[in-house]
Amino acid sequence: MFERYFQHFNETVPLTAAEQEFIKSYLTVKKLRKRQYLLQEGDVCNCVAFVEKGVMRLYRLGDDGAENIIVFATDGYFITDLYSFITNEPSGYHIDAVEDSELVIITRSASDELRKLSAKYQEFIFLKTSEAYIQLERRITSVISLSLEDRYKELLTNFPDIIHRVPQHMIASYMGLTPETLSRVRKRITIQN
Amino acid sequence: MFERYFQHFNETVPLTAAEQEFIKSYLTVKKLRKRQYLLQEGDVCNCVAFVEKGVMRLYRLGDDGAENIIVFATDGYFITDLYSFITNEPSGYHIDAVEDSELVIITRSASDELRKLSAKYQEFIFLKTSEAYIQLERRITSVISLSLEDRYKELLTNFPDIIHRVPQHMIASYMGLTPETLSRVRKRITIQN
DNA sequence: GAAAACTCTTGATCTAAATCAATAATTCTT
DNA sequence: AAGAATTATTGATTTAGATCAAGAGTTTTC
Repeated sequence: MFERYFQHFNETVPLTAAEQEFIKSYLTVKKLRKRQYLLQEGDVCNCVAFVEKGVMRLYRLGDDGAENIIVFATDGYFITDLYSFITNEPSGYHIDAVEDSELVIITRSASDELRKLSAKYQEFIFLKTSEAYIQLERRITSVISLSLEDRYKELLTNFPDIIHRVPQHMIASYMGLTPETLSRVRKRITIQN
Repeated sequence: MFERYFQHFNETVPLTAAEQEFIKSYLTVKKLRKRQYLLQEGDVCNCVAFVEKGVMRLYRLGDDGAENIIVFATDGYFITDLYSFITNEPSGYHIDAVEDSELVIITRSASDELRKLSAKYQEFIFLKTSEAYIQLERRITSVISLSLEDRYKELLTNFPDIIHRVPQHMIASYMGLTPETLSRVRKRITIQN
């Protein structure tokens, strides 16, 4: 149930068996069917989810009703609305399952308590938050400085599994494009090679 | 010298006078003239800088030699290449001063040591990293879902001082636009109101 | 297993932003 | 103070991406 989570944890900050059991006591498991919500706009985000298996997305609804996808999370990644989680303010985003998914959940209260009790947990989430920041910074860099072709190629190399597990129109949304344009970008790339 | 830094720190995590003196012993001050580098591409980023006064920017050079500005930092903000800082890998970015600036510097070694010795420092940088993440996520959201007009208006409300202290062509770079297009966006906005 | 819903591609047209080019205003330099 | 560099605006043209529209292939669903 927690295999990937602790594999991930141990790769970042090594744990003893006892420490692992202690941390495990603060975690719960949640299974979501495709299209089920983890968070809906207006609710306060009270947890951070680690994707053991599956694909999740965080998105907002535009004025015209279009889904603007901000973040994907596949196996081994975290997902939450950090703003709402930290401030306790209602979220402006939705989080739902793109495919049937298995999540390891830690609530805010559990996380706050655990941070005080475990220096290793504290270190773990600090490093994970830093990594998440770096990833977003990379994405900003590619959005403002690369061509569509190069942005798509970058996605392919950085997150090959996302590309293959998520419908193309969601990738288009994630890149801020229409599905038609993404289809043409892909065509241009395959013709070139 | 450290006024703003500790003002900021105390607003986030309150410190006693003794704690403040202790943390201060890990910090140094650096003054940069306009256009001076804090970090150059290829160097390892060995510090995090807090802007006491001034404006800094982080950018990369595109293949065509264009400057792609990823982040600005004015008074009260931090700037670093977090990837290089954490991994010790050479940076792909430049950081320089947009105007004469006064920085509070903490080196990697000082930061690592201080994190172990001060739970409050640990908490401070955790919260600051989280805030930085949230800011980038907001920016991604606006890039993929808003019109240029709305993106510029958002910048105006979120960072009014940046707009007024930084040349417009740098704002254009930061938004991933040409200076001409930004000039026209601004014109459209002023005509509307 | 047929109908409905979703997914992707392709074409034609329109529109917004980039590019090219010129000019004026401002600020550095020496 | 004069010349050079930087900065911002505006116009004309080109180009990349959005929009509108249709169709074919897949997957869901009942």
